[in-house]
Amino acid sequence: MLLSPSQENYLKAIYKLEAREGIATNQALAALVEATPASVTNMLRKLMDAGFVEYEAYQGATLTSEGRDEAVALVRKHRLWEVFLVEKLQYDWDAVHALAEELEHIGGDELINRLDAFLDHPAYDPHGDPIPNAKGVVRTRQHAIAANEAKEGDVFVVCGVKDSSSLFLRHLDKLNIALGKTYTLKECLEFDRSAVWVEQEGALTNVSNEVAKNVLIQLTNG
Amino acid sequence: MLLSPSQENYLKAIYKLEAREGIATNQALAALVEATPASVTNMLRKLMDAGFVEYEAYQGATLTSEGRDEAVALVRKHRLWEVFLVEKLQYDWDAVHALAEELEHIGGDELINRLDAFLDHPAYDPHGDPIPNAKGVVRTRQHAIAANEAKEGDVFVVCGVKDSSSLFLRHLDKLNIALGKTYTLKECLEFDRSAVWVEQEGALTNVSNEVAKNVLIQLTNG
DNA sequence: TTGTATTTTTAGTCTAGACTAAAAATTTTA
DNA sequence: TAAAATTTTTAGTCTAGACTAAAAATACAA
Repeated sequence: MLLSPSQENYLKAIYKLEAREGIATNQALAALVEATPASVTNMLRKLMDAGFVEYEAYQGATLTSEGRDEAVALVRKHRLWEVFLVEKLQYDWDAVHALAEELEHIGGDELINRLDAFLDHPAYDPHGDPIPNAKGVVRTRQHAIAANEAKEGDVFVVCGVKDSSSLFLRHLDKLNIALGKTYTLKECLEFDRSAVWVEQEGALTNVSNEVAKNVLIQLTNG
Repeated sequence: MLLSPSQENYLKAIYKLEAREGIATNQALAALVEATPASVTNMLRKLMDAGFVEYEAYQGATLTSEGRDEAVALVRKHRLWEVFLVEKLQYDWDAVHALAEELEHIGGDELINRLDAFLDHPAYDPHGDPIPNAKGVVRTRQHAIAANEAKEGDVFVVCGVKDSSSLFLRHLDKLNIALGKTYTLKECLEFDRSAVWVEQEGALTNVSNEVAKNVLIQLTNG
């Protein structure tokens, strides 16, 4: 069974929603794939007939194991292409999503496994999200917490983001926050729950609670 | 004006036929894009309305300058992706066409110019075909002749192929003929017009006339 | 629990890009 | 140059994937 780009996008969306909410409602899907609920109903039926989706009218959809395999393969392709675009073509991390969204529909396992090897089997994409391996295994990030849960004095490495919108990523650029960098939480300000982070070089950054909630960190408390 | 992948394929096909025959007939186009003549008529009218094609019923089609620009950009994309697939992902030269055919529809100038830079602005693709530059200028290969025009004693470098079918390319592999290699024409056999080529290392290759006609060479007669 | 609001589905439409079969135009051959 | 063969176009159909509007089902609130 060969899937169209549109069908692939639906599978990815269901996968995402299932991870977030346990089930993919028609409405949420419509929002994610940018289509009307009527179009979603239509497509869900096709994907169910093709064996990728479990679906009962009015009850939302979940993936079958075939569906999940397809979705994970797509996530893998998407994230590997993002690595390629950032590492090899020097794109900014906020500018690669749309292109990867196109590239992920190209070719099959052969191409993506070669790309994987060329990139040296990266474990994470430019936003810190883990890249499923060729067998479809996603090793989830260990010990990652949202930065707003850190306490004064904590030392941590930024390892991911919850929001990968261009707007948010460019905001992080402005704050000099980047993946892999180490900070110490100097001070939490009670008034607006913003925080002051100190870089290793000593530079200070003021981080709002809204930003901190969307930054993932690993404590290194040393 | 944004073109669909299908429309892009038609423009490329017209470009190719125009170069070969001066004009693209309906039938030839149908063969190249693998559609029926009726579908071609249909599409030609659309491309004409969009300003990419000049077309009069029953008279065949040619590209407008916009059409040519699009086609050349596509050729550029196709050939750069082929270089990427062979040089970076280690694909064999006979296995890249179909993938490049998909990749060439992705993204815009930004992506392809970055890819070009990443690949170090290659002048030729893996089959020896010249890569148009970012401005759409195709520098045509100088002094290339078909190998069957070489005379006994001629020394030459293989620089391209006329037939880039997988079948032919794999045949060249078997004969140990590759781009960039130098040979001396030791002997022409009158009976079947086949020839004996000597490699620099001394190995002999027997090349049929049919093969020689499809191999492009540059004489270096030193 | 009954009425209201929300969500989902049904029914019917639209577009791009294919297709077939038949008609018309062009080209070739006698 | 007229007849036959070929090529191209017209006319109508089909599918995927979107859409809108209305109907049906479900969820929420009084």
